Amino acid sequence: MSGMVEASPDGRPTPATLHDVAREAGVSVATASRALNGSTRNVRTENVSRVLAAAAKLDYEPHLSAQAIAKGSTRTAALVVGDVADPYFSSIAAGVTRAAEAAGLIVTMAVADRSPERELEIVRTLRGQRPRVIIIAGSRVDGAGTRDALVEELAQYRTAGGRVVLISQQDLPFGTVTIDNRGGAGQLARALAGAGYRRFAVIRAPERVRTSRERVDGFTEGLREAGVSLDDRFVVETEFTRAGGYAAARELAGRGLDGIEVVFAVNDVMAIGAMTAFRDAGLVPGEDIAVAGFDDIGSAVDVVPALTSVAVPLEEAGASAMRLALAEGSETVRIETRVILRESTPPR
Amino acid sequence: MSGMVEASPDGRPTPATLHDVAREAGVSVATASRALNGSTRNVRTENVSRVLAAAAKLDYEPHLSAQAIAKGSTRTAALVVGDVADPYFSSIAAGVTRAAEAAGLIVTMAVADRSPERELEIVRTLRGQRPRVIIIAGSRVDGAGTRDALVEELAQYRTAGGRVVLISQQDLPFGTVTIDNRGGAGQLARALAGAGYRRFAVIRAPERVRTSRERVDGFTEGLREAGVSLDDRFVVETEFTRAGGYAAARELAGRGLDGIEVVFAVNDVMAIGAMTAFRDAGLVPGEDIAVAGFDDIGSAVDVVPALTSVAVPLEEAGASAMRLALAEGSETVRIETRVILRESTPPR
DNA sequence: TTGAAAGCGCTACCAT
DNA sequence: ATGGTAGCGCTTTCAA
Repeated sequence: MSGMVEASPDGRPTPATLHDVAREAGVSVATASRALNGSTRNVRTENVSRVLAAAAKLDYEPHLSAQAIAKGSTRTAALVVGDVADPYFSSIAAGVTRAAEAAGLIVTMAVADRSPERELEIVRTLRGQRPRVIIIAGSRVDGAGTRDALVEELAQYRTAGGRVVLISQQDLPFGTVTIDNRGGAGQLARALAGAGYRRFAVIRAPERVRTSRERVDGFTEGLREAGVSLDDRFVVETEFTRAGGYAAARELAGRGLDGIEVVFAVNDVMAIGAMTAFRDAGLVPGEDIAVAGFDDIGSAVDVVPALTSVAVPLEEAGASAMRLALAEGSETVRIETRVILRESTPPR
Repeated sequence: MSGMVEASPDGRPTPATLHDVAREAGVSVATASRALNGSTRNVRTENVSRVLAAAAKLDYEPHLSAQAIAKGSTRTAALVVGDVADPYFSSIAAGVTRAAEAAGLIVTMAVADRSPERELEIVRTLRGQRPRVIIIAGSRVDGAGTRDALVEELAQYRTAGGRVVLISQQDLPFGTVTIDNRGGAGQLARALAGAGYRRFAVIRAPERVRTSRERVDGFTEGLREAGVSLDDRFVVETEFTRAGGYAAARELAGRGLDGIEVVFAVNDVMAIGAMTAFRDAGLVPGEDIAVAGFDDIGSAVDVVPALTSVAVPLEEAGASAMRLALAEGSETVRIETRVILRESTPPR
C-alpha cells in the first residue's frame, strides 16, 4: 500500500500533502493536523486512527518548510566548522550532532575553510534558515575586520530570538564553550620541566591563530613558573597543519638541534608531522629529540613513540555547546584538559 | 544603520520581512522581490537600488523556508554518514560539502551511527525537508530487513523528483559512486605476493559489513591469481574499528605467528591498531611482521613503519557523489584505487 | 470534537 | 515597469 504518490495536474508526481491525507481520511485538514501532532486530546480516537492510517497509506511526510513558516520556528541547528576532515572539527561535529539528534533537531553544517570572511558569509546566509541555534566551532583565527561584522551579525540573530554558542572563542559576548588551552599548555610545560627537560623549542601557528597563541602563552608561562626560559630562536612559526609541523621540524633539524631537548607543537597534527620530519632527518623521536602535542587525537597512541599530549574532550565540547544552546540561562562552559605523558617525552 | 529589528506587536523582536523592505523602499512587495532576485531586467534601476538599500538597512535575509514553499523547491542537499569522527566519512563529508557549496546548496548532515535502522529512520524524516538531493555514505553494513524498506523510501523520494546517490553501495537501483574495493584489494594481494610474501593473515569485519567483505574477496582472489592460498585459520573476524584491529592482532600474536609473514587489515584504522598491538606484544611491525591496510588515510604516513595501503580518494568520491546528484543523466561513477607500498611491507 | 478560514513570508501570474 | 493577489503546505484561532 505504499508507492502512493499523487500525480499533479501537470503530470509530475508530487508528495502527498496534509490535504490529501485529510481527504483520504474523510476529515478536515484542521483535524488531520491535530491528529498528526496537535493536542491529540481534542480529536476523536477513531478519527486519529483514520488519519494515521491515511498518512501511512499515502506515505505522508509533513513539509518541514511549511511547518516552519506556519509555526514561525524551525527544528534545525546550524553548525559552522573550519574543516570537517580535520579530526579536531569532526570530533566536535560528532558531539554536536549527537546532542542535536537527541533533542530532535536537524543539523545543517557549513565549512568555513578556516577563513573568517567565509565564516561571516556563512553566518549571514544561515540566518535565512532561521535555525534555532547557531554553533560556531571557530576557524580559530582572528579576522581583524570581519570580527566586528560577525559579532554584529550574530547579535542581530540573537535579538531575533536565536541562540548562539561559540566553541573556543572566548571574550565574544555569546554563549561559549572554552577549552582550557592556556591551563593545559601550562601544565604540560610544568610536567616536562618536572621530567627533567630544560631546553625547549616550540612549533606554533601565526599570531592570528588564537588557539595557537593561547597554547604558546600558557606554555611559556608554565615554563617560567618552572624557572625555565624559552629562547625566541627556538620558536618557529608555521602553518596550523601537519605539513606545517613537518616543515618546521625539518627546519629545526636542518639548522642543528643546538641543544634542544624537546619540542612542543601546538597541536597533535603538527606534532605528528614534526616527528615524521625528525625521523626523515635521521633523528629518533623520543631519543634524540622529545616531542609533545596538544588535543590528544586518536592517532596519538598509534604513532611511535606514542605522543605526549594534552587531552581535550572534543566530542564532549561539541555536545556541551549544543546543550548550552538549548538551555535557557547559560553563559560559559569550560572544558578541562589533562596532560598525558607518553613515550615521546621520556623522563631524563 | 544596522541593528534594525522590528518589534512585533507582542514586543518580541522579529527579523525584517520582504514586506518591511518594500515599505521602507516605497515599492510593492512584488517589486521588492523582483529587485532582490527575480529578473532584475523588469525593474527600474533606481528602484533596484532603493530596495537594495532598504534591505541592507534592515539587515534583511530572505526566509528560506518561505522561499522553499513558494517556489516549491529547496536549495538543500542532505548527507547521511555512518560516523563523522571516522576519517573515512569525514573525508567524504568534506568533498560533499565542498561540491554542494560550489553549487549554492546548503548541506544538512545526519549521522546514522553505522546502524541500518537508524539510516532508514533518518531518510524518512529527511524526506520532510524536501531536499534536492540525498546522498548516503553507507553504513557499509547490509541490514537485512531494513534494506528493502530503505530502497522503497528512496524510490518514493525519487519519484517525487528527488535525486539520490549512494556511496559505496552498488547494486541498489540509484546513482552510485562505487569504490573499487575488490580491484584494489586484488592489486594489493598481487603486489605483496610480488614482493615475496607467501604466508598471509587477514583481519576482517563481520560478513555483513559489505566493504570488508568485498576487500577480503578481492584480496583472496588476488592471492589465488598469484598462486598463493589463504589459510582460514589466519582470517580473524573483529569489529570494523581501531579497537577491533588491535584485538585481532593481539590474538594473532598471542597464539604465535605460526609462520605468518604479513597481515592485511581491511582498513587503515584497523591496520594501525594492529601495528600497535603487535608492538605491544614485542613484535616489530615491518620486521617481525608486515602489515597492510586500505583507504590510505592521512596518518598512514605518520605511523612507523609507514603503512602500505590502498589509496582511495575519499574527498573526490564525496564531490563526485554531489556532482552526480546534480547532473541530469548519470548512473555510476567508479572511484579507482591505487596500491601504495611503504615500509610496513618491505620486500623479502 | 470539528471545520472554515486567516495567516506565516515569499513568488509568480495577471492586470495595469 | 509596477502593483495586486492568488497560492505554496501547514498551524491555529474562532465559531459552530
